Amino acid sequence: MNTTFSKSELLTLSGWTAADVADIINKRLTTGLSCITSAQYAFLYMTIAEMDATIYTTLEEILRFAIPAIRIPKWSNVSRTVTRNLLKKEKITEEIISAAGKSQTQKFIGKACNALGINKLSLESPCSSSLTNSATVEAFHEICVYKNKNNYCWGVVCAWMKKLIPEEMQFKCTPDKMKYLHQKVNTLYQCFMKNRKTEDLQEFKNTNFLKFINSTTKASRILTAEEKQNNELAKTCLKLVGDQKQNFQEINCLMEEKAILREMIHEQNKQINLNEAKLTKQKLQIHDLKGQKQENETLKAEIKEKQQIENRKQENIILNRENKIVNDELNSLQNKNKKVITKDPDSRRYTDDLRTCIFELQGIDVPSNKISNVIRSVSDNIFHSSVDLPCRSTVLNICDEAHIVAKQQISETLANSENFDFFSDGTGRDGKKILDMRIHTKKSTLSLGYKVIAKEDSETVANVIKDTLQESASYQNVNVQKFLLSLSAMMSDRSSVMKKTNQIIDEWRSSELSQQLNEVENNSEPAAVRLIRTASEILGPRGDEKNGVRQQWLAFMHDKKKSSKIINYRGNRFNNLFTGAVSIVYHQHDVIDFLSNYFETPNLKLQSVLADISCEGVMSQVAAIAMASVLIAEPYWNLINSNEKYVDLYKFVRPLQSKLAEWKINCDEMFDRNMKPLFENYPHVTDEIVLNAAMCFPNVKSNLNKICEAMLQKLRGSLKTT
DNA sequence: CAGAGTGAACTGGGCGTTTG
DNA sequence: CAAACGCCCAGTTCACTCTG
Repeated sequence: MNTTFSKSELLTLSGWTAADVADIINKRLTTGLSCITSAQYAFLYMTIAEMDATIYTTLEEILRFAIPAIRIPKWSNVSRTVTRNLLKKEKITEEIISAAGKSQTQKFIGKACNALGINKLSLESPCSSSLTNSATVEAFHEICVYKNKNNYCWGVVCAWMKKLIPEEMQFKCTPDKMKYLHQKVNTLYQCFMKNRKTEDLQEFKNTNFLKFINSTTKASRILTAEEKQNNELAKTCLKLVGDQKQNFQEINCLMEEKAILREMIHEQNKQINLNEAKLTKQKLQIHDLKGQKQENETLKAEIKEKQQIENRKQENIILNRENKIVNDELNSLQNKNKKVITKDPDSRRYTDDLRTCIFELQGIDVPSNKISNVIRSVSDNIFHSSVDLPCRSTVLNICDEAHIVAKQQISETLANSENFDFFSDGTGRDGKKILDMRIHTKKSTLSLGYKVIAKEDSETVANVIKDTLQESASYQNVNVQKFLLSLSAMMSDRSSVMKKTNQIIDEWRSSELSQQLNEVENNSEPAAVRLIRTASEILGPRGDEKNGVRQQWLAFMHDKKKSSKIINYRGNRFNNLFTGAVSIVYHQHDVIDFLSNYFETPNLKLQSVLADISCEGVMSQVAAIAMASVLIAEPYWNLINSNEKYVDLYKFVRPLQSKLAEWKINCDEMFDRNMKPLFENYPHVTDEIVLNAAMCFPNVKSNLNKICEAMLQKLRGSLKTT
């Protein structure tokens, strides 16, 4: 710290011993301190700074314990004060010397209070009238301490003061003024409490504030008996003079009334004369008017007619208005009845539409506490309809659901994407470190949300990424290895950390995947599946560009005047296997001919396909799959793509289940050309080529039994999960 | 009993005001 | 312009009640 005071100097200035400080820090004080000087404050701060402890919280805690009567400000404010005091050399010198009482003595308020006859008064009834004439510094200080002890706000103190101080003092009593006075008085009072010196108070008395305090505390002088008598006499004299004055006033009033009455009589006489003159004039006018009356009557008739028309017009306008009002009321009533349903009447659960609305509002940063208000305002003013809306906490619950839905969406996206990139970005807010994660697939970019992390080192970041991927995998009930296989790139702006992070993730990835590779070795791809895949790759559309022979195959087929049924096997979709099997059965002889006669040096993949397709055992498996495709998979596919409702699916699934159970033991029925369709309205097409192939290869039936059993197992699994 | 609603207690940041 | 502080707001948590 940049200060001219060493720790030992501060200790001297503070007036504490090392033992005192130890007692304070270790909370061994038996009685609380009443105040603390800047020197003590600075010394305490420096001592704690040397300790292995959080400075602000510890300092705050110690101060709270040591000085229970004083309210300790927030640690951030403490830090500001300390920084200011310790960094500004001149100021601390002045303050500490002043606090230590070396050269300046004018601020000792306690002495001032005593000299002015200020006494400490009970504050148990702060609004009692006995305080009216003694708003002293000390009392004010006590009020403030009382305020802080009881957690009153300055508004309350302000109200007390308004009652305490006589109105004529014209004291501007605002909470802010109170605060300011309290700070000033508190500082001075604490200095006095610390030093207890009795020097000259003249300078302090000359301050404006003291003058004000002085004026509030003038004691009333005790009067002598003679003075009292004189006062009483003076009072009776004043009373007599007052009475007389009143009599005079009454007489004056009467005289004024008399004058006014005379004036009035005079005025009235004048008026009578004027009225007579007017009467004669009016008689003449009446004569003239009688002549006019005739004319007027004819005019009146005309006017009356016009008026009637006008009246009707007015009536019309009024009726129109009333009509409009009634219409409006009708509309509003209709709208009132047009209540938007937001709750499921059976379960009282808010509807999914409302939930979606809340999700979206939260997504565009509407505060959760305001969402219901926003919806209500829109529905009232735009759609004029009433709506039942959830309260704050329910909205929060629904927002939680949104988070779960979001996580589910992400894990689904990850599970369904062939590859994805992982982005992370570190940022900080409110002193916390936050890791923001996103995934980027071919189709979209999704946020995985924020995670608060303690430190941004490679290990933590790697762990967070691991946890996030594992959590996502758990939502889909799949192994995280599946995600790791699709993870194609990781990016971040924290390149220094990411290098190591990437290394950790790579290690993890390879260890996880090696396990999976081992599993693959033990559980390698069946020959039939391999044949269907590789044949489709070399002969089918969008297959293997390097080793494939698609163009030659098409030319070969063109020569034979046939069309190729080999499918596009990409995407690993399961139905590829079935349709692929049918196409292999169709083209078995063509493929053997093509591969064995048209290539001088066939590559390994072509050799592999040729070997597989020439093998009876492999082909018997393929034929079994083709049978399953024609009789089960294709009709089921047609069913799925139809307009059948999801809830009606059970009607088809049940018979499928019983048939599979039957066929897993005996599948003779599948070879019957007149077999009843598996799904009503979705008949299979009896395929002679497939059927013949299935009948000529050995072991097709036992293979079909196995396929049916596997299908049944899958079906049972799906029924359990749904 | 689950879902919805209510309100108190608490945290922590933003903002405005006063003071030196 | 910094320090200090109060007020307000958003958000969180928890205990409890209501209702179908």
